[in-house]
Amino acid sequence: MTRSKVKISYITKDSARKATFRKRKKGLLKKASELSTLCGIDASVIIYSPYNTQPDVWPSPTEAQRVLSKFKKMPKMDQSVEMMSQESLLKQRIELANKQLKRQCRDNREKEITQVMFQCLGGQGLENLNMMDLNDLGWLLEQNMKDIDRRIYMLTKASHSQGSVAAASASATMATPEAMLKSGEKVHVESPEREVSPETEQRQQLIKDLMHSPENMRLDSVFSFGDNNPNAFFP
Amino acid sequence: MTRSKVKISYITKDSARKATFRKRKKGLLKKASELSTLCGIDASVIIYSPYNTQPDVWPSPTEAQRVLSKFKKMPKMDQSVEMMSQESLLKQRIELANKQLKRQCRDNREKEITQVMFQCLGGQGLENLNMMDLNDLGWLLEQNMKDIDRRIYMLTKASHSQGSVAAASASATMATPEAMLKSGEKVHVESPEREVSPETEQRQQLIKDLMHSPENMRLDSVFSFGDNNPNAFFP
DNA sequence: CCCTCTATTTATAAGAG
DNA sequence: TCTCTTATAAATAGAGG
Repeated sequence: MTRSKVKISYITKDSARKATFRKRKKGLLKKASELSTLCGIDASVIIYSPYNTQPDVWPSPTEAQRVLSKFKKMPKMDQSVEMMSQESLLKQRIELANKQLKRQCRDNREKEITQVMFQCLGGQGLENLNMMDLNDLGWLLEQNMKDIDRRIYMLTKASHSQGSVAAASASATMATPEAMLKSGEKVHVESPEREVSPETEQRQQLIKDLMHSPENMRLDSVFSFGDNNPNAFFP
Repeated sequence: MTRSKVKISYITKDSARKATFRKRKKGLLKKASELSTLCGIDASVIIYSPYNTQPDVWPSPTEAQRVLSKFKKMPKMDQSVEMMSQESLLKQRIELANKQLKRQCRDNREKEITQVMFQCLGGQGLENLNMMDLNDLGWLLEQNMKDIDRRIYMLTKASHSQGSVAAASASATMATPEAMLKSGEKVHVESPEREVSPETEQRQQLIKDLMHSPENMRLDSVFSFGDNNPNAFFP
């Protein structure tokens, strides 16, 4: 999780596993204690490990026993209670996973369209793109535009002696495919269920027109985007 | 822990407590699951809360039962086992607390001496300082010097067209009392049990000499510090 | 209340000694 | 191997919808 992102899977190397175990056990117990304190609740953590014959028990074996007897009593009424609990827990997990999936799809779509954008910047025409791609691409460009405007604003605000043109080119410099794909900067593409703004409709008409243009139509001529924005990527 | 550092104590406000509970519970279970996966160990977490009639049980009630029965069997041999465990846990905590105290003392000492240093820079003489303070002060100055040298080195390495003098003054600019006290930069003062280097002994002699100098002796003349370092704070 | 969005703090993996 | 340090990832408080 630091120095390098690490995959959560069994650590093969003995020493490393033990080191990680000690660190994370400490972290876990701390978290448990904080949760218990902050929210005034009963909690207990038991950890078995090959490094100790005794399990690690928090906050104390006595307390753990107390909590445990409480636990033992309750689901005893019927195993069905337990099943319910299991089921709802599973449902919860599925829900969470679905949410993560959705977000991942969104991110993927953003990356996809970003790649398309850079292909276009490389000279590829728009002919092979379908309506949805064009639409999303337009949205992405809009977002980038807004981002650049924001940065220009900040830069001009920060130093009046610097021209905004210089600022603009500085921003544009960052927009390499790698930077766009790797940087953590959010561009907020809400791909699937995005609302259709007036500008979007206008753009869709524009796109339709373009798709009937001669084949050598190039992106350059599209970039000023129908409005008179003087901050086009490539003047 | 974020936006503002928060004290670990019971959250009075109901909604905030619940929100925190949900967030942290999620985090805790994630940590537990990661630990279990990474190190291939049995672990179980049970959390009682007023927000659910059922306790939160991880990884599943069945699994928890399994782990628990394992736990129940073991300390039953004698309560003394439990007592031991309690005692050793307590010892561990005390040890940790002592360590933290030591570090805190060290940090405090560093801040203290840093303040003294800036008082001196403000024109206060060295007359009121005892041997230990002078010694630590010398050490601090040495560290700062090294730090500045390091930065000059890095800066001159980074851009050959820039003069090292400019770089030096840039470093010196940072050395306001606030910056020194608040910045996270480590200066590594090992106050109490520091080893005595030859330079230190030399300085101690120097200090002794200074303490017998006329009262209007000022810090300025001490700053080049016995060696011929051309990078004195105030030339 | 519950989500989402960041600024910030905390946890921790990898190095260094 | 253990500890301490440091750079980076992860958790999360507080603010907004």
